[in-house]
Amino acid sequence: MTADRFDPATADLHWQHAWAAAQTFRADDMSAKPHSYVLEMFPYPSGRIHIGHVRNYTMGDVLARYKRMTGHEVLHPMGWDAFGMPAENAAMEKGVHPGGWTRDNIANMKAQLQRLGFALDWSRELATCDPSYYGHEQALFLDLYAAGLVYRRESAVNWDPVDMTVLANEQVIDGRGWRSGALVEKRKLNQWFLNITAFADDLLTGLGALDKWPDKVRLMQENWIGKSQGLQFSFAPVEPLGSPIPVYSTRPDTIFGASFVAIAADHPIAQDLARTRPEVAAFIDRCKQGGTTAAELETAEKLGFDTGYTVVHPFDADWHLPVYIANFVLMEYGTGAVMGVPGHDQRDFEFATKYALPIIRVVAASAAEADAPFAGEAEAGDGVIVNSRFLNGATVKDAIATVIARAEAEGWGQGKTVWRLRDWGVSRQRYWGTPIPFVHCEVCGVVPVPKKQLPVTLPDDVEFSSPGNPLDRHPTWKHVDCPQCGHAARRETDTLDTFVDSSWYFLRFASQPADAPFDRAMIAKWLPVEQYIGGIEHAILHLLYARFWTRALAHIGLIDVTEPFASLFTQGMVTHETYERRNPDNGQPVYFSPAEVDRGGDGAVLRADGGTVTIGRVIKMSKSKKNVVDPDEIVACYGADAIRWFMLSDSPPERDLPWSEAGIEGCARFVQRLWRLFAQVDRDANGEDRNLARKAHQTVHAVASDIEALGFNKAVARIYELTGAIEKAAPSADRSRAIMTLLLLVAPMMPHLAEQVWSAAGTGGLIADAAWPEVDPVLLVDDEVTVAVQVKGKLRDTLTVPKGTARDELERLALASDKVQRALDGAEVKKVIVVPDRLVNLVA
RNA sequence: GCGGGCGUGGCGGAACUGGUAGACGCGCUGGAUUUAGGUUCCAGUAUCGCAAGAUAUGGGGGUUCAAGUCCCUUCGCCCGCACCA
Repeated sequence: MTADRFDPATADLHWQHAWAAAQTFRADDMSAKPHSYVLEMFPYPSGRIHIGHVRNYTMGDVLARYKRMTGHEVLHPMGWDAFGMPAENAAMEKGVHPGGWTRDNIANMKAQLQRLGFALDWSRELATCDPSYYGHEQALFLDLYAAGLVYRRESAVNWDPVDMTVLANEQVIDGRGWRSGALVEKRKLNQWFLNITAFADDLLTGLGALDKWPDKVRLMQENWIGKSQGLQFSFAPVEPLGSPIPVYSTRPDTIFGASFVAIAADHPIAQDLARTRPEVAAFIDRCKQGGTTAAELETAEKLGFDTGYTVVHPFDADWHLPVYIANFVLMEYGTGAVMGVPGHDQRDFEFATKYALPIIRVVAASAAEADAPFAGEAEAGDGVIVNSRFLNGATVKDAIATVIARAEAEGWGQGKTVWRLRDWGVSRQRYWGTPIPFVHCEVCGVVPVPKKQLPVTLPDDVEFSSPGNPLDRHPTWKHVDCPQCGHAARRETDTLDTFVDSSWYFLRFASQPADAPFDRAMIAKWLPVEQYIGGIEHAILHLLYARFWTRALAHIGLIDVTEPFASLFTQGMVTHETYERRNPDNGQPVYFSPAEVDRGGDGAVLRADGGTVTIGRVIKMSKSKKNVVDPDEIVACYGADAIRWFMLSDSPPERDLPWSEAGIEGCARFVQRLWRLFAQVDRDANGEDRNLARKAHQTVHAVASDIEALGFNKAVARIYELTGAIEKAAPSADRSRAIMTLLLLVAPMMPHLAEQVWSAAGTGGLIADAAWPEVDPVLLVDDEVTVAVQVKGKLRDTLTVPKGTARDELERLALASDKVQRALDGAEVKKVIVVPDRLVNLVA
């Protein structure tokens, strides 16, 4: 170790090759050590790793390496979520094949990940676009079909006119496609569905056991599943309305407050009316206009159309209620019709106000306030039932039960649970996805492809010159014989939603038999994933689907685990300040990239012309704002260990991390500072340094618990502290030991530097295989403590005393302090609070 | 509207069950080394004050010997969901 500078350019590559040659990070299924499965969400192979990946994978890497050091057999795999639209877009724009484009991207990104020194088991690498992966997915799909969890029906679907494909409800955001941003249209198509609603209750109750998931994510899933309980019942028709109107209400206790019935514009009764009455058709059209974004809905006016029909109140044959078509009633939820209770539902209140319908109070703060007026809005809260005949005086909760019981006894309604969750439509009219393994036969109908004929592979010879599904246009691919009767038939040309691919990849990582999707015994060994790390943007889509698949596969008896991810961590984004100038002509901002700007301590200057640029907000890195940095350039300039260290420093991992040039330079300096310190190990040094030894052991203990809690920023701070303490300490045997301890502490974070020092020290082997330092419990405890001395709660002095000093001794020492006497100023001490080893508070 | 989160120095952030607020990093200031820049090292850096000291965790109030931490209230920002009956 003679060089005065650590040279990442040579060391990084050297050690990356050494790990690969030694297969250091290959997980051994048969190991007797406790198993630990650390997983980060696998990337889409877009072509380049971005800094967000670096942050995500560095966190997982530190945990994986730490787990190895603490005696675990670690599975830390990586793969590629390789199907999807961008590959087809590239094919259309550049004339390249989606497969070739994807595989080139994978090769690039794999090399980038390797340059960062991640401790990954590359022997288990998989890409979802390989037949060796998606063939097994087809088999699992057939298994779910056999179990009745896959079905096909015609349904109104969300059609993305830009991507020319169907989207799941989860993929429609504010009425627009999640990827294309195009306004989504409704179309009727024959679609494949996964019966996720069969697991709605399981998925909901299962959340309760996921105590190592963020509350936020559990809550989002809970809301998405959307369980509600209430009464479904029918309003009997009054002539000439021929049919009863079923409605669903979560507040049957307010049934005597009903003053109208509202049906959706798509409701069969409304549609019926529209056929004979043009003004109804016109009103329905009007309802369909208007946006679906949050802001538009918030301000949208309640619109109603009085059908002239009436229905009978279930508790009073003489009480008739008008039937309106209303724009705020959704056909997709409940029965597409509601009982309007203006007093206790804000939408009904606005509607009733507009159309001068009665607003009846049926819930009040107390029985005495039965006729209290409304303050311009509905009262949805709790209270006591009033103006409701036999329900008067009951609580809301009891009244709900009473009404449901009577409806069931009298046979006009029943208690019902309604879910917001819909079945998962998985058909996509795209080429670059997993072919759905079915054949359409005119004689036999829909026939599954026999398992021995799997995989159904994609044809290579496809063309993308026109929009739509290339599989459907292919001259030969779809023409097959029916597997059942042998007659000419047509292959299914839809492919699976790519979220299916990512719903079971974590199982395939655990074992990769050629003839089966996975090995049940290996799943039992590795799953559930001990720590899953990824972005919050997958809180619903991916994480709900993966939970569903795992449950469904357990349900049909293929695996024994029901929840795939024991602990989930959602990391924050990497952000960067923006650099901008106003265009003098149009006032629009012009952005400059960090590479074009010299950033001083308090300003920024454009290199090109030396003029100043405005430093804008610190926001998520995005190409349009030009505030992006390329991880590859950072690695080339500062080395992998510096960027890894940056990713772990300062910001708590769940929060956003602001990138800065000064910050990465500081990290690179710290790498060198450690290098110099590590050169100071002196094996011949003598003498004790009890305080330093204590500090080292305390740091080992603290860093371990910080890493286990994913509090990397705190672990980093501890390591800085120990570094400073060692630097200041005089040479001693303890100091040399402390340096070696520090080396082991930084090994998971700066693995290249650590290996370089480890090999130079002649310790033998790789530090990646070394054990985490042992902690001596005796040294964790200080033998001296600093005790605060307060007068009336204000700090006046501190005392350094042996740990465990008696209360009266502390009191005596406190009173002996000059500063305390000055603060007391002769006043009599009335009360003394002593917290041993912490403080003395004198109350005058 | 519903649900959740967050407000601490110039910046990112520490602070265990209420017990010395500002650890650690960045930045900045001064000094040493260097021809200079960079590097490295030393000292300093919440605010006001010469000092003693006082004031400080978005604002206001409360509980307590003691509050960033608990309670009430208010303001601001961020995220998710949504005419879900």
